[in-house]
This record gives sequence, structure tokens and C-alpha cells, in this order.
Amino acid sequence: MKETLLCPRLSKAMELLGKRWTALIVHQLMDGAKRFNEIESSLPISGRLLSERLKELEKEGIVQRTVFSEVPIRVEYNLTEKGLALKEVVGGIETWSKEWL
Amino acid sequence: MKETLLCPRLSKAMELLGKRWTALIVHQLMDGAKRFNEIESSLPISGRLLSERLKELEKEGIVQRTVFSEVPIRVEYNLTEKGLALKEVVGGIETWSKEWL
DNA sequence: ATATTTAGTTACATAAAGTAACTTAATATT
DNA sequence: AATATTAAGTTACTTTATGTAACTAAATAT
Repeated sequence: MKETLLCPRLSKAMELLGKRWTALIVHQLMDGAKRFNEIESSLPISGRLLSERLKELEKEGIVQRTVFSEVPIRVEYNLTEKGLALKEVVGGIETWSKEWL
Repeated sequence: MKETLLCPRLSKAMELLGKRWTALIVHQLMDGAKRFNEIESSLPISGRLLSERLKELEKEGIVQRTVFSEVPIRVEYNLTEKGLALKEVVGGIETWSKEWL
């Protein structure tokens, strides 16, 4: 592993957003809170990875997890301010994709 | 694999840009052509993966490969119009990262 | 004949992602 | 009382992606 002059900002961001499903999950939450099962059903992702990704996003302060002690249990995920700030990023990717892919 | 309502545009773009090193490679080429070794030295990536990623990017029309039959051989990579159009995307990620990471 | 240089490739080890069955907790049903 | 149901995960296992390091090809220079 060489230590070199890569862009640390881009690098750090891509370590997060570049992980499989992460950007898609953020996108799903862009228009409001969703439950675990809702996200799982709206993406071809398994519970295993969705759980892992949501934990990472929560730890990074991008997503907030709220438990409702109903029966059966309900857990909602929503974007924090930091997560909502990704709207331009996600939008930019969609715009590029629309024009070039 | 469920078939569901994920955003196909974002999904396609992330399959490309979300792969490890891809965004960093594009960033390295943002300010002009670079040789294989230059990119390899400017990122902690191995020749194996760099070669693989450059091939993918070339296939997608994001990067152009130019061979100079000198001795020793010289190969330069530069962004196409499609690749240059990623400037806003990469810039957006850097901006978010600067503010939030 | 041996060394040098760039741009890779090959073979192998480790880490990440995919798949499917299982768990827990609080009820509702038979 | 035993079984079923539902959401939100977790566990065990397989497959794919990435990391590491040594090797190759071509065209000279020593």
C-alpha cells in the first residue's frame, strides 16, 4: 500500500458512498422516513447487507434510526441534515446518468 | 434477487462510479492526460486493479487510451467528453465531503 | 548475453457481498 | 396450551471482488 497524493476528501467520501447500495439507500430516504422492510422491498438488497449499511450510515450520522415499540416492532430510518445534504450529490449523479448512460 | 422500484439511473451510474478506485481515477485525469504509471503512483492502487478499471472506463467511453510506440512504450489515458462531464459530480462529492466529513 | 524501462498479466490470499434459513418478541388464532 | 404471524434483524455458508507480489513482452542500451 503506497502512501501517495490521492485526494483525501474524495477518498473519504467514496469509502462511504461508493460502498455497494449506500447511494441507493440514501436515495430511498431522500423523500422521507422509511421502515426497514420498505427499503428492503424497494431495492434488490438482502436484510443482511441492508442492516450492515444502515448501521454504517447511522454511525456516520447520515441516517437516524427510530424504534417504535409497537407490535410487531416498527423501526424507521430517516436522513439527518448531513444525509439530506447529499441531495445535490445524488441529483448530480442522476443528471449525468440521464445525459450520458 | 427481487425486481423492484430502485432508481435505474442512479443504479447504473453507481455500478460504474461506485466501484473501488473508479471515482479517484477519474479525478486524477480531470486536469489532463496521465500515463499508466503516473496514475498508479498517485493512488494506492495496484497495477492489476488499475488495468481492470481503466479497461472498464474505456469500454464505457469515459476514458480514452492512447499508445505511443516509443521506447519504452508510453500509454496515456485521458477523459472523453463523457468523462469530463463527471467534473460536477466529483466536485459535488468533494464539496459535501469538505462540509460534512 | 544481461540489464533497463513501461505497461501490463498471472497466481494466489483475503475481504466483501450474495443467499437462504434461523431468531426474538409480542400478540392472535386454533 | 400449542401454533401461527409479523417486523427486524442475525447466522452460517457460498461466490465474487479486491489486495499482493512475482512475472512477462518489447525495444533498446551496456
